[in-house]
Amino acid sequence: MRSELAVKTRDRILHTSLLLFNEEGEPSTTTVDIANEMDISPGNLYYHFRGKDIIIAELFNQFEQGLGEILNAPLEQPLNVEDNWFYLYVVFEEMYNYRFLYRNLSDLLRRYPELKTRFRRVLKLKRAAILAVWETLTREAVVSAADNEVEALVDNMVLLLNYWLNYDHLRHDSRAPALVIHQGVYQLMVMIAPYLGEQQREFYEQVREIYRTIIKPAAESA
Amino acid sequence: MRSELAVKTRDRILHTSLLLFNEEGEPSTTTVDIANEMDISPGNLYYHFRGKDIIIAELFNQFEQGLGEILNAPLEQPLNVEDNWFYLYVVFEEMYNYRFLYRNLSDLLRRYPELKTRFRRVLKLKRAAILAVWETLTREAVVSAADNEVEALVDNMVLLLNYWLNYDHLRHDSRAPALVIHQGVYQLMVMIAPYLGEQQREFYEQVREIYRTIIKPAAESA
DNA sequence: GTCTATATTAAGATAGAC
DNA sequence: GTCTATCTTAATATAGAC
Repeated sequence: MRSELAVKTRDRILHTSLLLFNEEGEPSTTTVDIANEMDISPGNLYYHFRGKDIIIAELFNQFEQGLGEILNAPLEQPLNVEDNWFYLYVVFEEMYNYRFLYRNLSDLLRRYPELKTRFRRVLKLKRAAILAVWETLTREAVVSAADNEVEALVDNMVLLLNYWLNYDHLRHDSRAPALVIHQGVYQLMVMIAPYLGEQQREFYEQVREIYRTIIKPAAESA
Repeated sequence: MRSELAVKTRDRILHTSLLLFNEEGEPSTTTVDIANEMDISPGNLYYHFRGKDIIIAELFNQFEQGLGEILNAPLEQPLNVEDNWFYLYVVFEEMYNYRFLYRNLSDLLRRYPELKTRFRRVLKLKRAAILAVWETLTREAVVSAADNEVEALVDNMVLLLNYWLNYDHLRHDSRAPALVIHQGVYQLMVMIAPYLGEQQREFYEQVREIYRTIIKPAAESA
């Protein structure tokens, strides 16, 4: 029922907000900043969204749905063994697109408490997805670990997944996204490596070398 | 030259600020909050510190010096092998005391850019300390890893060290400090475990069981 | 050193014309 | 649907009395 232009401005606001939140940080991006960036008036922005909180809620919806679908995939249908590294890349990528959510998470969840439960649900889903990946690899005899090791190992992987982008940003500010993400996958790979069987190990050494080559040039200047 | 009372109020402000920053978050703690908590007037607070930024700068000085000394220890003098887990506990503990710094780090460093370089220096020091620990363990033949694995492994340990407290807080809000820290050490232990030699492994399985017992009760209700 | 009272600022938000 | 102008609020900060 809305006119085409109406829909467009609304979407442009979301798009621009996401851009600025990711680049400049959400706390320091004001509604006026967003309006300025788009060359519209603050009043216009408030016509489409009754406040900054509504914009954030809407962006969180997108994040929750997008990442939710990705994380559910290995729960509904185990991945092929050879797809696992690529899968982790995809997960990182989706997180990267909404990286502002992670940057000042504690304060974000305090200011928008309704997001807390939902963010935790996403975290649990991450854990379930990682565990599913691990179990697939175990079933296919790619990896093996004692039962009582798995829980803590998966926690370490989830923590890495959750904070890798923050860690990289803390050290290097903004590096090329593909580089950051590749190295994130690489770090996960290193975490798994000791659990690989002898046969698998050789194959993964090769994959790892490829990753290292991709990462090397920039990592040197760290 | 200052009267005794003068010193006291100044210190009380720092102490109360640290308390509130850690409990309520730094961004949501105002100068008025701090003054109220202490039953002094905001004007009085501003007599001692020209602004909130000065309070934060001073707290950061304390953090930098305290943690700096701890992190330098294994660089100046290798630790005894059996002291390493305890050492990691001490590092976590000092970070815990200034945990507000980590909670919304990105925004903190944007608002106080002069802290950025210094925070990164602390991070590098963490890395150097972890590497030193690793090298001691290697020298004593407690662990062994291929040379090309060590860099990435140490990165994973540093990331865990840096974000464990955030991760735990995200999942469980405020648990008992000793529990949180013990589990942090445990997670580091799990990360190292695959690199332990057969002889070492048995001893560390025992240590690990003790840690698991400490952590268990609360971890169940996760 | 400490208080009360008040000024300043910046972000969030609304009203009403077009 | 968009603009300009204005209001509100909360946090930071200062002035001046005691």
